[in-house]
Formats: sequence, structure tokens, C-alpha cells
Amino acid sequence: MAKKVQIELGEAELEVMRALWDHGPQTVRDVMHRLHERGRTVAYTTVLTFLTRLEQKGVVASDKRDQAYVYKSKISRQSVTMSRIKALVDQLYDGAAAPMLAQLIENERFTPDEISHLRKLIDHLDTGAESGVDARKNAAKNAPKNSN
Amino acid sequence: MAKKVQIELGEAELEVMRALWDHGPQTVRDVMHRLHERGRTVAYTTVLTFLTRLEQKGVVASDKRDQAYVYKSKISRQSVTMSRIKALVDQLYDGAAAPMLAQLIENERFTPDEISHLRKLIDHLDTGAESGVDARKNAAKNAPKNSN
DNA sequence: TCTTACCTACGACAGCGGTAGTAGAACGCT
DNA sequence: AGCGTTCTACTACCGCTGTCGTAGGTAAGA
Repeated sequence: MAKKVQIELGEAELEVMRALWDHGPQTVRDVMHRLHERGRTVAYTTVLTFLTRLEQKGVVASDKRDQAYVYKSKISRQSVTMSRIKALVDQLYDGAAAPMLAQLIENERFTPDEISHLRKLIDHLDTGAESGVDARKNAAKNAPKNSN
Repeated sequence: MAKKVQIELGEAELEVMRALWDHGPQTVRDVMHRLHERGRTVAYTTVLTFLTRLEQKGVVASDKRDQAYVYKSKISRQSVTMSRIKALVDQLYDGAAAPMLAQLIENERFTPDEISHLRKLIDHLDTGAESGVDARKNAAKNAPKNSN
């Protein structure tokens, strides 16, 4: 199951990944437009550099179509999120997620809907989690769009 | 109250901050020992550089004692945690904390104690919490937000 | 006083991430 | 055939971060 050692992505690289997650496989030019839409007005060749580096890192794959390469993400947004959070928790709390989670809950504002959803998740924890074999195969129902 | 725009700390710098958080004000040599204990065997002057840079960033303060300067943190671990998480949430979920929190809850392992604690926190949210006037739904990502 | 040990200031360097320019290939139009 | 457009490959540069080394002060012993 050899997991990635550490997916190290910069801020701009992350935004490129977002473009791929949110809109599927795209060409360099497409991604550039996504970035421009989100306020990052970078040059075409900059985006090309990003995608090339991301491919070297093994997190995107390219595919020659027509004239231009089409790039697609090889990793899910979830995996990046978890990897980041894990790094955060390790760095700040020696790997103990609960304290950080508690702090997060205390400091963020949530809507009633979100709260009840979170409660549901928590409730699900002690029923599902204890049974040795983890039966956590249910997908996040409110997952944003498509992932990889 | 002018808050820091963004506390940008590298991994090693963060470990220095941890030393200060966990053990209070210390000299360069003290911090070096803490880092060594935690497996980061860096040279004395490296630690000095870290602390100097951190002071330039305004997150630690120094104080001449005896022969050596004593450094102390000017920011809390909590503020750094929140700042980091906020960055993460902004970068990956456009500022919507709940989905990320949900993912975190689903993917982490918690002890029964932790679970009941979390439940208590959640329960506390809709009672004692401020009546949400939140406009955070899809955050405008390029608005200069001030955290903590 | 000379030496030793410790402290700080300053400079250096490499790797990475963000950013872009230039050169050359490939395609389509006139 | 020649021209403009578009794509990729390559190179470069800057700032930040991690990492030290060296030089020059100063306190404490020998």
C-alpha cells in the first residue's frame, strides 16, 4: 500500500491542481484561464512550468491530444487535504489530531446545517469505528464536485 | 488591532516556535538542545539564524540576559494553528471549513474519550455559540482576510 | 596577560517555488 | 512558399528557507 512519502505542493501548484479537480482534464491554456478567473494572472509559460513540474512530481499525467497535451490529476483532493492536515497536526501537536480538531471546532463558525451534519459524523464514529475491521467505506456524501 | 497579514513560517522555524511554546523563553543554545532532542541536529549558528529571522518577522522577541539573549514567542500556538488551517481551507475548499472538518472526522481515528469530547464541543456550538451572522459561504478568496 | 569557551553579526550557498522569456517545431491560411 | 499562431522545451532569475562557516566580541580561568 506504499503511500506517497509526502506530496509537497506550493500554493500556485495547488491552484493548478484545483483547476484540474474542479474542471477535469485540461490543456495548459485551459488551466491558465482557470487561474486567471481565480485572480492569478500568470503567463502561459508559467502554467506550463507548473504542469511540467507537477508531472515530474508524479501528481499529474499528460496525454497528447490534437495539438496540445491534456493534463489530468493523478491524486485526489482528499489525499492532499489529509496529507496537509497530517503534516500540520504532526508539526504542531505531535500527531494528536483531537486537540487540533477541538480547537478548530471552537474557533470556526458553522451554520446549523453544518453543525447537525458534523454531529451526525461524530455519532457515526463510535458505532462504526470500534468494530475492529474499519467499516468506513461510506463516501462523503457532500463531497465537492468530482475529485480526481 | 491590526493583525499580521499572514504568519509565514517554514518547517524548521515552526519547530523553533514549538520549543519556545513548550519550554518557555530560552537562549539559542537551549533551543538548539530542544531541536536536537526532537531529532533535528542543526548547528548552533543555524538556530541563531532561525531565531534572528523569526525576530525580524516579529513573532519572537529577544531580551539580553547575562551573556546571552533569551528569546520568547510573541504569538500563540493557537493563532498559528488557525492561520494554517485557514490557509488550507481557503486553498482547498474556498474557505468552507465544514467539508474539510467532515473529511477530517471521517479519516482520523479517535478514542471514545476524544469522541465524547468532540461531541460535547459540537453540542456546545448551537447553544452557547454566537448566533451566526456568518457570511462565509463561498469566501472571496482574494479579499485580505485577517485571521485570529 | 594569554587562552579558552561562548556569544552574536554577517555572509554564503543550495534547493525549491513562482514567474517569465526565447527558441524552435507544427499547423493552418493566403 | 511564406506568414502568423500556438505549443513545448529550455533557461533564467529572484526570494525564501534550511544550513553553516568565519570573524570578532567578552567573560572566566590558568
